Amino acid sequence: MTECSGDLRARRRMRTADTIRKAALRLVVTRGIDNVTTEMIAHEAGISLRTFFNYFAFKEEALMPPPIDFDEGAIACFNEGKGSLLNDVATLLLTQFEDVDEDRAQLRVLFELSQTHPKLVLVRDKAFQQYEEIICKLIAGRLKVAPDALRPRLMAACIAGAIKVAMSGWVRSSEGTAADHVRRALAALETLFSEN
Amino acid sequence: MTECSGDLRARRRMRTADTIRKAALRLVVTRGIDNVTTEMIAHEAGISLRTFFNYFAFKEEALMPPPIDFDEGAIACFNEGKGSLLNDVATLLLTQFEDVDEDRAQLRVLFELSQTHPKLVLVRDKAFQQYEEIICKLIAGRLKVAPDALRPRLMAACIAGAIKVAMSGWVRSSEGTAADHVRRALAALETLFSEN
DNA sequence: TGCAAATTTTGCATAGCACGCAATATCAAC
DNA sequence: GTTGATATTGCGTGCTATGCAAAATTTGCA
Repeated sequence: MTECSGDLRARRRMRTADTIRKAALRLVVTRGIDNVTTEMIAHEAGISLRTFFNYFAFKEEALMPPPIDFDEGAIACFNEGKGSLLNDVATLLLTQFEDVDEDRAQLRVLFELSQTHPKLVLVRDKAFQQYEEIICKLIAGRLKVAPDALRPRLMAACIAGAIKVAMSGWVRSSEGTAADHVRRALAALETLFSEN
Repeated sequence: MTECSGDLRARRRMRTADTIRKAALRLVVTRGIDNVTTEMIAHEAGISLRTFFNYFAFKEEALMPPPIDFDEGAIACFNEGKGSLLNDVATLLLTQFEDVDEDRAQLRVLFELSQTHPKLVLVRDKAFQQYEEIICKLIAGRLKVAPDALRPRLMAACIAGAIKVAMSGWVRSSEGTAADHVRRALAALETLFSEN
């Protein structure tokens, strides 16, 4: 087994997972979440019900955004540290929110569902939790400290929280891009607690 | 129907909910979460299975901490604003973590479960989400701005995140009280992003 | 006390979730 | 092509969670 094989299979897995995600989102958006069963999702994605659970631990997980992966160069650039840490984090993260606005309709639906449907609130927060862990490791790497040290953890918690607040405000307000909201929220962190 | 009746029934409801919570926690701690069904919890609490779902929307919700309520005087005191906002928030919130250490064993179990069991991660984060909303309203009240303004939202997100980090570190480290960890984390927020 | 209304509890039925297991199919490498 | 590894699938099963209506309990009031 060469290294190529595992890579091929990994790709295939990701492609299938993405197919399922799209199918789930499509059904939920059109029919409403209460009228969508895992069986429907599986059928829509062209797989068996059983296979669905090979990819996702539970139904709602198919509605979570897929794990993010940054550009290698961007991470290296971030680790060198050109400006203030907060600025550099913002620069790195904002690349993720540039093209969000195309899917604004779907994202808005998801966030709105999150506010009414209890289980989706849980799912949304779990997604941000994973996001927080990634940010924590990035910051720890740049500060050259352990990932479970207090500072990187606190910073990551605040940054992830700010992004959540920003996205939440974005889907409500409808003015400005997602990136705008995130940028503003992150900028506000710097003097949040030090100015009064 | 006097106002007393609703009060009585509300009390009774809270008492029953608490009974269920204790039963659920007891069973989960002793038998492990995978070996506990809602039927067992209901039986342990002396109610029917159907009644369980009159109190909790889903099984894991019975493992969440009950909604907090602050002392009226403490809130009034907080709204007057004697020191810095961060300090006063810390003072107000820390009253909630004074007596946590008795239940350290149970809390530790819950947090450990949260790290292995996917669904409990969701539940834990939902609890913190509710916590965040309460904090947000408190801060908005003190700042005399709308609860969905950016500043109180960001502050609440950071504070709730810091508390989550602190509790997480506390159950790991085993040294110092929970209040100590929370106090340290909140204090660190002030200069988190402004000093480099 | 006793009656009537409101509320809560409960049993029953049911659709859907989620997983273990074993058989089958698919794929990569030699 | 054969072989070993991985993925998919069907089947069976126990549990979750909800609607509905009957029964029990609680409350206010006469």
